[in-house]
Amino acid sequence: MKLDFIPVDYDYFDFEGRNFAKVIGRSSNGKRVCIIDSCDVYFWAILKEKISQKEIERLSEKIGEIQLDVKGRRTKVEKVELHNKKFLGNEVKALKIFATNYKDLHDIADQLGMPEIEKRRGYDLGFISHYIMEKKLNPLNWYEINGEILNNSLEFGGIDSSLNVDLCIKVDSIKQSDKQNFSPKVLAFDIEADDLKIGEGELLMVSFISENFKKVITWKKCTKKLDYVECVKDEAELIERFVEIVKKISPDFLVGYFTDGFDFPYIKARAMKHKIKLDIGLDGSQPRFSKSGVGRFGTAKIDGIVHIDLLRFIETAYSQYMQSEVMSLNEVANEFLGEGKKEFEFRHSSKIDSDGWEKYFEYNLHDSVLTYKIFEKIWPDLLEFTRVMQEPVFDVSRNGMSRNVEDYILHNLSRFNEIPERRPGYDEIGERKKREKYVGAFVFEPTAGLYQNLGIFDFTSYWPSIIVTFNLSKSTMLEKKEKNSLEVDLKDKKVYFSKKPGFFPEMLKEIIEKRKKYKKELAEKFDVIKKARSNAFKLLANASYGYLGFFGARYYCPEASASATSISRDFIKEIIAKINNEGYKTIYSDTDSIAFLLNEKSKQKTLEFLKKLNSGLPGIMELELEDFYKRGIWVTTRTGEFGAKKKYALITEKDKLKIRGFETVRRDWCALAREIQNNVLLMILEDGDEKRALEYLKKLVKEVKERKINVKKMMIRTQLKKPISEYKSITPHVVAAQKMLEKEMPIDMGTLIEYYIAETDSKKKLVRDKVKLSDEPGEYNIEYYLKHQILPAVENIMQVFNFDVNTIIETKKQKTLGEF
DNA sequence: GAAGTGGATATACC
DNA sequence: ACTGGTATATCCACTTC
Repeated sequence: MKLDFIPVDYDYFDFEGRNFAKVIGRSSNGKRVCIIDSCDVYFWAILKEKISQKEIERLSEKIGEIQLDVKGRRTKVEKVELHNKKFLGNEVKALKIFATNYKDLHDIADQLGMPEIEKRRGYDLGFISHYIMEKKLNPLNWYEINGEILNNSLEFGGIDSSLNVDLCIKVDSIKQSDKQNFSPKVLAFDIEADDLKIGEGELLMVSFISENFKKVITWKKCTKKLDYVECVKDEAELIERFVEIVKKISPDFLVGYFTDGFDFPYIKARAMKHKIKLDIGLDGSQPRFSKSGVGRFGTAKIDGIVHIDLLRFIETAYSQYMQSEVMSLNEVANEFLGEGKKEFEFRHSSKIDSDGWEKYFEYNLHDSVLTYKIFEKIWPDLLEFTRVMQEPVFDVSRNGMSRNVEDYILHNLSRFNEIPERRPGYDEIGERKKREKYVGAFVFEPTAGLYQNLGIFDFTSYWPSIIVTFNLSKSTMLEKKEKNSLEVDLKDKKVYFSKKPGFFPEMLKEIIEKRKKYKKELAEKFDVIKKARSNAFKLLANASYGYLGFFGARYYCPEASASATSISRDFIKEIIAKINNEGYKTIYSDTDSIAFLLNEKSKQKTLEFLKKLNSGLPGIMELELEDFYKRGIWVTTRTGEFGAKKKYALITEKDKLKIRGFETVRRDWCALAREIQNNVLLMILEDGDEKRALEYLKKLVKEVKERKINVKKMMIRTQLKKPISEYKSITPHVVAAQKMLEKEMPIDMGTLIEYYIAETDSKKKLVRDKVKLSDEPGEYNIEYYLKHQILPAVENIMQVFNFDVNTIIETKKQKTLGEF
């Protein structure tokens, strides 16, 4: 039997003591296929230097005789081989120790306390990762599979008869295929419930969207007006229908939004209450819920069907580039699709009239529609991320960038003949976390002022280009100085790096080259998959520097991180000096970018100068023009003593604004202050003086004093970063959160708390005593908003023109101060 | 009880 | 705990006189 196959979901099982991979995917004619395969399981014992051949033979024999009785399983070492390998770039002799079951590797490794053995590695990868590395059956790529159909055979304990697939195949051989296209079957869903606390209310309805399929199932209230609404008897029947529909559609991907944290835990809790089995897995199993880490939400994994929680992937892959300040379905849908959620005013189901129910059904269905559409939009990225990281899409969609970097490294090690480094243990992580911060990037202190005609240069992929050019990594760091090695002087010690290219910088170099290649091809002809691939490589490169300094990294090397920042400071300062020497004037610089005054020099000349600068840069380091700007403004800090860093605004000749750091771009300031500041900046940068901005400001201050501003514009939004009880300092947003708790509103860490500062009786002095929730009636506190929102937002901007904004704010107290 | 200061907290920049 | 360091700013908590 031969067929084209694309692996989608990976799992494994034990049969007669051995591990078997059970991979679910599709054939080219759209059939649901399961393949069963096995691979060698082994780990490495790295030998100490200067061990004689005879000693190795004796050791191998001894290891080969190891037998264990663990976890109710008798196991033994099956085979031992000697290999020439590399570990952290060094040539080593290592024993490849084969076992029957992957789960035994750790226990066997524990038996290897022999003095000839230096290190034990490669037993902590997880069977699926190990299988993918061994057999190169990469997720979401097409293969030609040769094998034997299991037709209700008793092999593997009759696994195929209990699996709801079209075909089950025992693999003989795997060959790469050229096929590219894959359109998965997708089912999006969303639930509504009365109480937002998990499992504490009733499930009211569930909506589904798939290709040519839409449905809302409900039991509270029935309607004949909407043809997609299906009515059932009660909540128990609703859950049973949910199970039936997932089984009937049997999608490759079951997609939701925040479904790891809300929908699945909710359905599980309600199903348990009614004693209903959520047997939606292809093998008839219920979703497996795993808790991952403290405070973080767990995951819901379904056998054979990949559950995707869009929120998770969006947070890692997109959030840093998104405009939206919150990652709710509404905001994300607006940004991705230009379309938000349907309007619906929530109330308890007992208080909804029949019109209300119809609106509720539409609302619920539309959430699934948005979820489905967002999935379609991000699918190319998810596909390419998975192909690049070579881990199952379930994991890739949930992993953070550090994990992605590590997966990429692990799956590419074999090309370098490298044995994988181990994951740090609990104690080691503890030690690493105690490490003092190393010195980071250089930030130039600007002089406050309004400037004309600026240019900005910046380094392309600064960190990756430094790591590659100077060969920085754990494996290239030397014990001591060697001939031709690079010496970096860190604050408390000197470190050295070999010139011999290491696998980490080499991989990074490949990543950058691939990114460049796809980007170039994209410029010639747009292609959504290439765009996604280019993006995956870009994010991977950007995260690689942070990975080196991350305490959880296998290839953790803070010395390499510190060296990268040290080198970065040297280069940026050198370029600043060269720019100034050429007759330009540096105004500002942060990490990898430099803003300078053109000083009557032409753009043409500036670009030629850039070329000259580039010719002096080593390796793959490259400086490019970010843009030219008509005007730019830098302000002082609030104390007025220094030019403020990380806060500036620029405008191009085409009047395009670029604002950084100002309150305008901070979500924890009220909309009014942000709007005023934004307009003031725009007017000043457009005109080159403050006159128009000043008139505008006076007008707005008057409106605030006359209470003409809608209280909606006064809302301050601040995120809860930890459980309320853990706050040592009771700030306004904590008070607001406490008020929400009293009202039984669901709050969690991560919730964005919305409140305003209201007029209250004058005895209370602290800001937090004047906090009111967004829906609480009250009047905004004029003095607070003038003095603590508007004034700070514009004070330092106007100071550039020697204008004191206090003179137009003029609250009672300010007057007495103003007399000085 | 006003004034000053350090710590806790949130968010942005790169 | 789930990439890194640098920086600003607010408001509370506490000390001091």
